[in-house]
Amino acid sequence: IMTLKSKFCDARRKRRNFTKAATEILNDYFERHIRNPYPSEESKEQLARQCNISVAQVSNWFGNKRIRYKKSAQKEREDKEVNDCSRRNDVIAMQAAAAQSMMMHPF
Amino acid sequence: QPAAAAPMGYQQQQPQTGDMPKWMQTKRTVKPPVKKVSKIIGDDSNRTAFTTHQLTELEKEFHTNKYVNRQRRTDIAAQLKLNEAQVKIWFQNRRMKEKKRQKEREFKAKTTLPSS
DNA sequence: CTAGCCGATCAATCATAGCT
DNA sequence: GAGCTATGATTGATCGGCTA
Repeated sequence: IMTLKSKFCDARRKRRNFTKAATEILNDYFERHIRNPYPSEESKEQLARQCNISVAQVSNWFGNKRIRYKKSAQKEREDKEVNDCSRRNDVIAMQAAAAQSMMMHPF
Repeated sequence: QPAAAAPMGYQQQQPQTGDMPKWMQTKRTVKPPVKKVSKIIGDDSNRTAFTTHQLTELEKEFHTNKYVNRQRRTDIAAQLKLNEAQVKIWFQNRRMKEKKRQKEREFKAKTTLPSS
């Protein structure tokens, strides 16, 4: 599966997680601009210096962040939907049980 | 075909929460919404995975010419069994890739050296 | 007006880091 | 050390703007 790729193409993929401080700076910027988390080229350079990483890495970080944040939010919504559905079904089941009970024991 | 609106690949609407920022909206669908159960027969997955051979040849061509003219593009597409659009896009992305590397070096030099 | 290019981004995926 | 999730990087393709 990974036969023809990592062989030579991506020896550079020796990733190193960013420092806690850098991640905090990036997350802070993201949170403070949650309405429009698209830093300008200039902001990217500033963030890059503050985090001691490259501009490209800042771009990658925001790209990943936006997508994953969005995906996470969507998942949360659909999970909530499922829960609501379950809750409704529970209510329906309870009502059914109650009805059954009434059928069996009218009083 | 919805000839007019929706730029193809765009989610029609997102009937969700009203206060959701625009960027949270799904921008692209790798597979146009319509038709959902067509996997069983034709794997029309959008993102084509180029073979090592195709990439090698494209890289070779790129080394020769950063830009491809109409004729060469048609030729390459035929040889590698790709669409002309794919060849065009590949060269486009490839150029951006190179530019990005170059730009990275400049920025690094500008930030690393002025430490005096 | 139209096709190709640029710059930014998307979305899916790869490969590794790091925790259990 | 396997198994799993988190995360940085890569990349084919799309979007919007601009221009030859």
